[in-house]
Amino acid sequence: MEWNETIIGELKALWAEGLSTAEIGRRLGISKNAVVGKAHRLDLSPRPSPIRRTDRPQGAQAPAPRVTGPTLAPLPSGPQTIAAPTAPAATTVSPVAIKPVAPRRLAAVAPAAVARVSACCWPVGEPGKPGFHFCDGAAVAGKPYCAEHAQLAYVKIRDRREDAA
DNA sequence: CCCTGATTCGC
DNA sequence: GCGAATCAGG
Repeated sequence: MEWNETIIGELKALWAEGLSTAEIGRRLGISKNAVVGKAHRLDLSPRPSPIRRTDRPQGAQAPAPRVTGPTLAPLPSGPQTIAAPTAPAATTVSPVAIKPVAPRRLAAVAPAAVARVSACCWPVGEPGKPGFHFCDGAAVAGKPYCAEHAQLAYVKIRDRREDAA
């Protein structure tokens, strides 16, 4: 697996969009283990794990009893709360992130652009092709897009169906 | 059984 | 560094 900057950017983008590891793996054509492993290595967001490792049958070393500090960091309303890969409630809004051509951020642009959560990450152009860039406008609070692109990204289901069909 | 993410460990 | 195998919970 070639983890060049582009694909790492894709991984980060999809990861940030709240997709499951398996889903990311499917989209990138790799296994979910690869996704998880790389994400872990990249120190990506420790997403809410469905499990809680109680015991270590393998190593069997009891790790230092972590002093359960109130390290609970409730993520602010980020993209991951709205970009569910599965079908959202019909009456609410739905990000087009579930569409085949999902707006996504690619780290190929610049680290700064990715780091700045407040910048609109609406893709302009074809990823990988010259001239491709992100809107980079001021993003709406809690959303990865600027007001203009947020309108495109978050459309009502009933409005979208004609468009999508 | 399907899904999920985390960790381990041979490579 | 990589990721399959494995663990573990829903």
